[in-house]
Amino acid sequence: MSNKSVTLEQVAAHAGVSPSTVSRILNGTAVVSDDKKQAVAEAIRTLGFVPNPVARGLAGGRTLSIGVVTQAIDSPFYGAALRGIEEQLGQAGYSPLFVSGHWNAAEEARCIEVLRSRRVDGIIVLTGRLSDAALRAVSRQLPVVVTGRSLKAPGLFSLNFDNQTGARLATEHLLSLGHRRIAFIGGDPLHPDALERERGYRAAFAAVGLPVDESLISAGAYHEESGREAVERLLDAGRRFTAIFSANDQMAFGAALALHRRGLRVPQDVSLVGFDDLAASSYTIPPLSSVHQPMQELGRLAATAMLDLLAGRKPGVAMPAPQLVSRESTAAA
Amino acid sequence: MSNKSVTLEQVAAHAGVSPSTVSRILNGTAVVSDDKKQAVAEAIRTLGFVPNPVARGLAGGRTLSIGVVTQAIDSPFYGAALRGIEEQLGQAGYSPLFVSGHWNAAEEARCIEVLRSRRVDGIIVLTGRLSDAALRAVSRQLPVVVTGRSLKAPGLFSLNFDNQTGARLATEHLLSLGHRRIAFIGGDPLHPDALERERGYRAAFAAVGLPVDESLISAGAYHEESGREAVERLLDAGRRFTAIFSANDQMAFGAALALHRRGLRVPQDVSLVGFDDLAASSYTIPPLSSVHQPMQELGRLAATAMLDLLAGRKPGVAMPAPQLVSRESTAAA
DNA sequence: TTGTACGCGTTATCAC
DNA sequence: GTGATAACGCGTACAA
Repeated sequence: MSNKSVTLEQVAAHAGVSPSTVSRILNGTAVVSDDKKQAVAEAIRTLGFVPNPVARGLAGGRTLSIGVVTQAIDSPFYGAALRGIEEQLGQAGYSPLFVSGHWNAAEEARCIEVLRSRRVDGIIVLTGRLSDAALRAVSRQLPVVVTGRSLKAPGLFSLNFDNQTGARLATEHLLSLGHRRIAFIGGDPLHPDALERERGYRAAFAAVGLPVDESLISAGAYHEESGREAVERLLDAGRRFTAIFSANDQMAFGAALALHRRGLRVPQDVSLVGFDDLAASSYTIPPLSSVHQPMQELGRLAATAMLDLLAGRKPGVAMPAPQLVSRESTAAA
Repeated sequence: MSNKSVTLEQVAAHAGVSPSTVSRILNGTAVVSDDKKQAVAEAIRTLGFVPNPVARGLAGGRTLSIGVVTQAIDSPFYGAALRGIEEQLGQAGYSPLFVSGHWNAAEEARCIEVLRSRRVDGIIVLTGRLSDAALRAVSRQLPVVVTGRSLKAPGLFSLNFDNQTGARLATEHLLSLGHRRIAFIGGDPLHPDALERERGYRAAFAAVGLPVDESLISAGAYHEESGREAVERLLDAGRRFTAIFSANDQMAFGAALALHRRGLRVPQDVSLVGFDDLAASSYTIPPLSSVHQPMQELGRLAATAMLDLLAGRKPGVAMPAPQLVSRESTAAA
């Protein structure tokens, strides 16, 4: 643990070459003779040289850091994605810089300003409320990878999950168990994916030629409390249903609690399916059936795409298809 | 959204002063005449100048960023603390740089190297496995705030939660409900707090003159699966108990699932108390009684302490006392 | 293939 | 009070 850090210049002196040569070797900017390469490599080793990213940022305009706009740093949903990003970027020597937009377009815009002022090399946006236009504008100056949308633009790559198919899978699962009166707890309508999930729910009914009972659709806001309220509203209105498909797991947790409070058992009285397959969902009582959304993988893919963008390559990653994980919260009608 | 960023030099030109004066005004480094102050302020406004943290870092040795060593970026436990840190630092113009040590001393050491190479102004360590000596060494070069320990050193501030009292509260709660055969699921013994929580459990028994039944103590590792296994081990060994105190909520979730699988109801057959009071604990079935650990507050306090340290002030923050949150997982024996 | 010289945007150290 | 000037550590034209 040396106190004063070794500089590239010292390495150059030690190796008997010029600083630029060291720089070139470090960045692979040009072909360098093998013997000098050796000498520099050794100098780096013996001196314990570590490049200074700050200086690098000033000089080369690259900071080896990637801004990541998430919605809340403690979100159980995005958390896994952050982990995937961190993992993948770390391997390439990049550091993520996490900022939280709190589902607020203005705040997200501020976040992006902060990231730009910190000279990040690129920005990964996890869903968010920013307009597509705003995102495109950013992508004109920095590589951008965005999840939860399908956008096309130069310097911008988007990675979207097939929410509709996922929701359809969940609903079909319930249908195939013999359920017909299936309530739907919707997500925050400001999220495009919430709408897609509702479409999937409807599509499943349409596919078997059954009508959707609109009175069984209850709006939520993607958090636990809203799931609880949605179920209470349904119950208070005297709606009858044998199953619930919740647009995300967090609302499903709230829904389960509401059912429990009213003396309804899962899955004996009501089957329950969520969406996202959070880590916690394996340990609820009963363990929750859910549409698996591979968030950590998503994070890795987003990071990989960013690395591709940075290297001038065309990202070739794609999202895995939705999959239903059947646990113990669903049973035959 | 200007493309090319305005520099301090341009501001100086616009205001008709020297760059140094602008810098002085920005940093309050020296007294500047009011008229120049006005002129510079206006130039900054009209030009939309934003200081470049990267250049600042190179020149002044300050990057306005604070390294935060957490254990996993998606940990439901540390997540809230990260949020508190982000909040508090943001208000002061600092950005947190999160890195994950994954409960591994070597990895944490690497994290700290990364943070130092990125020239963070200070480091906040959330618990972790680093030795006290290593932490002290770091604090000789950078301000350090560490949680989950009680260390004293110049340039180092520690913020510890009273785990023993918390655990004692939980156990006393069970005792006061008439429970006598109270199983204890321990935490990862590599965490000092795990030991403290066990001591609290024992202290509660000692206080009422009751012996602890060692066969009711089952080791866990702080994650859900280990809680499940711990309970299964107890049950398989034929141990009888009417309550469980789990050293954290995550293990309590696992424990609840194990009980459920064996047909044991919470709280009718077995009362259950956790520790940490995770956000999710309000929505388990039944909602979990737990010792509230104010993680977000902890994060805010740690950040505040860091800002104090940075400003040369002696941090004056202190942790709130433990509090038991009684929900529906506990009932009279 | 390699070295020289300069610039990146800001702060610190001097003089004035 | 204020303004030159020199760093900070590295990347990169440009020259050789």
